[in-house]
Amino acid sequence: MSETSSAYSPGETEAKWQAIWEERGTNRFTPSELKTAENPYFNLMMFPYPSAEGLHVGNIYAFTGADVHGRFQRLLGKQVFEPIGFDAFGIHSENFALKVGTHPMDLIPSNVANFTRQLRRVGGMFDWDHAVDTTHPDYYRWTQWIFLQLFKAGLAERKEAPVNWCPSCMTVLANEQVVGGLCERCDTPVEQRRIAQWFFRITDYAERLLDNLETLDWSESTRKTQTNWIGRSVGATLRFPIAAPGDDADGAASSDEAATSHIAVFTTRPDTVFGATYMVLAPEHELVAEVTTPEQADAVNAYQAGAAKMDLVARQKTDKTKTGVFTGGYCINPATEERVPIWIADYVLMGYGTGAIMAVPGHDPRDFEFAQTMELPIRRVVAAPEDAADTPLDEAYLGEGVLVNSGDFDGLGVTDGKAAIISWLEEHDAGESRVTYRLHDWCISRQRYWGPPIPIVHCEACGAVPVPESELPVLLPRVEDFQPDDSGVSPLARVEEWYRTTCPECGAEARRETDVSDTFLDSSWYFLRYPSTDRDDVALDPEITGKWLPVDCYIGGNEHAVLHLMYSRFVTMALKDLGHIDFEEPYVKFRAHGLIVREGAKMSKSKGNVIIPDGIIERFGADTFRTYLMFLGPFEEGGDYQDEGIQGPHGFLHRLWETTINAHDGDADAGVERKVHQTIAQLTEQIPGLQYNTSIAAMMECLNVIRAGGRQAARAEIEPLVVMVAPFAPHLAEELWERFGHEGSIFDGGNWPRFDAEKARDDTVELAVQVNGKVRGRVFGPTGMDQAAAEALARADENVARHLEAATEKRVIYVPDRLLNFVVEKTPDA
RNA sequence: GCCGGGGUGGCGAAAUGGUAAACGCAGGGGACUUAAAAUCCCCCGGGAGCAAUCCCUUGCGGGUUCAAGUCCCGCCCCCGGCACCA
Repeated sequence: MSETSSAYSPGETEAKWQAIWEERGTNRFTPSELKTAENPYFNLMMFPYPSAEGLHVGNIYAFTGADVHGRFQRLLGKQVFEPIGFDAFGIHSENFALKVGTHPMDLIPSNVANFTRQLRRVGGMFDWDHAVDTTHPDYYRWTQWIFLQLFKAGLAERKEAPVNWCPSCMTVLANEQVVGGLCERCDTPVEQRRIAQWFFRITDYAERLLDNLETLDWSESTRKTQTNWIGRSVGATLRFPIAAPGDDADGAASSDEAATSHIAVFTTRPDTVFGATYMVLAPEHELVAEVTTPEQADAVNAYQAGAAKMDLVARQKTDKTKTGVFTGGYCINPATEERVPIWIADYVLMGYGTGAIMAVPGHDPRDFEFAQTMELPIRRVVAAPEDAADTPLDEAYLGEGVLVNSGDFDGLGVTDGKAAIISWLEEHDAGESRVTYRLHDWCISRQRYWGPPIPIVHCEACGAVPVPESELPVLLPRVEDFQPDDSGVSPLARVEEWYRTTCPECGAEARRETDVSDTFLDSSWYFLRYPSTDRDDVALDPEITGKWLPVDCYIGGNEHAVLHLMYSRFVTMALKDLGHIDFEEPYVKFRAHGLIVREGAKMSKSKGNVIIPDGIIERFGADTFRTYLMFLGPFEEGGDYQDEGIQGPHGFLHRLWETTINAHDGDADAGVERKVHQTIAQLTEQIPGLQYNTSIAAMMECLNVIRAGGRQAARAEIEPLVVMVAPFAPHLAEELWERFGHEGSIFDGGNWPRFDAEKARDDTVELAVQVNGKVRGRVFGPTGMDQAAAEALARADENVARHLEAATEKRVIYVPDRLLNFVVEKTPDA
């Protein structure tokens, strides 16, 4: 077939095709091609953080799975844009740079170069002309621009707020970066500090972020994770007037003047308000001082000090005994008009709802436990059918029932009671229905060096003034001492010549914002930038953005199910509202890949069982490595990397090569062709569903049929298989395609084989014959037999006949082309 | 505690309610070879049997069905996420 070498040499073939792709620009789009593409498909994968260690198997697994998807779409005839980039700002890089004593501005370019080399070697279909590096001023100029757009829209605000402070990293962390009270990066207990920070008002979008989830083609688990994170709770806000000192239980009439201040609480159970026998404020609550009586002041202060000192891990332990102190103050339950005592306790969190609760010990387990400990009254206000209004409670009752001890509302069910009590509260101006979210605003300030400076100038007269867009980027200066300190401000605050500036509005002396922004801001919009990297005058080319976005398919790790995916959805929505883009959801389809373990154990540097991809690629080639990674388990579930397992795909690709090289030009065998078309059908359906492992198994099976008994393949039999293997083994497929005599890349021109149902149809089927559900024989017959014909064949089977003897037939179940089941009753031996 | 995802040969795994274990790894046997490698062929869940064949087997216990790995009910275990969220 060809006069060139006939032995398969992956190294040579792969080097050859990587060079050709590069030279011909096979995978790159020119600006005009981006504008004119007729069938655009944006295939996105999560861009890597370019570590010094280089690509790890997890990266390659994710990228290969996404690349297979992109190459398949391209074989279907689509123009597939598959960009890649580097997420290189952030604490991760900075800490590493500090550790090895190299400046990140020197470190990152060499890491990026190494990643680039490895990514090319793996054979991804990347458009290198549109790569991004978040640390490059050409990129972060526009990250700063995004900040300014949100600022102008009122979605960025600076406020002093309690923030999570990591004393080890010496920076503020977003709530999402605190895991179980520990810094997710270094596992140090996180402290609470009050610092002025920049926040994005993501909570304004909570409802939309939640509602849109239903419209997305995302996996169920990712949507659930986001739903839980947003944490929508429906309930009511209630106001409990603070009782003036000396008010007594029936002093409601005189409470008018005292009612100037009140405690607001949020509850999901307004129906239980008659059971609210005490109040609890979070220790940090601003009203604590107001309600505390002089006699209780010492105890309250001591408790507050203790709570402030306690780290979040200790505080959030749910199994510790509840603690708290009485403030000496009272407020009025608006439903019962009773005076109820006000306590402070650390089981009430400042960060949720209003930081205060009405305690209903009868119907909330935490309040019940607290009431028992403190000997506070417990009152039943919901009764199950078997309970009376005065049946004592030995634990909080959470179930359905009717309201009792609730005045005019007695007898209502829980659901009706909620509605009725909310109306009553609204009429009396004591509360209203309310929805609360667990989601917090996104704190984007970082008191570190390695990030984009937040483009704001602080002026004494004008306040926080945005840097004019024409002056972007605000360049991150190269400073040699970027060690963070405990001052609560960025190392940039030590660089006077940098932060001293003039106010863009009044020209007075002013000071630059010295915090940098969160890395998650860099990655919240990178996919928007990819197709517009040819433009240096705008962030987004409107025409190209309109054509290519939103992203058709996004593949990445589920560890980003909340942070990155939530933030990028928010930024996209905000940009839409500002008129910059015309869609509000960035990713039409998202799929999370699974995790790779090795020989049943998690890979880790400390265990020394990390797979080094370079060595494997050198030995087996990228095509074999890719195919094996996709074969070893379901892509969305991950799998176990067994070192010897690569032999399977290795042998498969070698046999495919040999079979193709030695194919003849004669007619295809009908039986073999049938198998080929059945394989086409299966792959055409399974590859878009990311069922790569079974797709590869099907191709192996098909090749086994083609080669059965050592027969020589016809070119017409093997050629479709060469195309189908192309997404997995692109270099091998290109080479064989060329040797078939085709011009150009196999990936151009929509070469995916067409399925022919006629050729795929079996004319003979094997039918399982059961007697009472147990297989007693197998018979062969023509496809589509009627039941009579099938029964005749079955009864002729010796073993089947034997089982039907001495039995009374009750009925026969026939599933055409699959099985025949005789249901019989054994005749008793007589 | 709540929400996801799992539990099938020695191992990775496959199976629209319809022949459990496809495909592959490892293992065993054989062919070729001076030998090895490579390649090719055969066997490969457990038990009984010379064999035909029969019995058992998808974490455990029930149920629905002619038929259950698959559906329903009740449990156990593993992995991931959330968790004093009022």
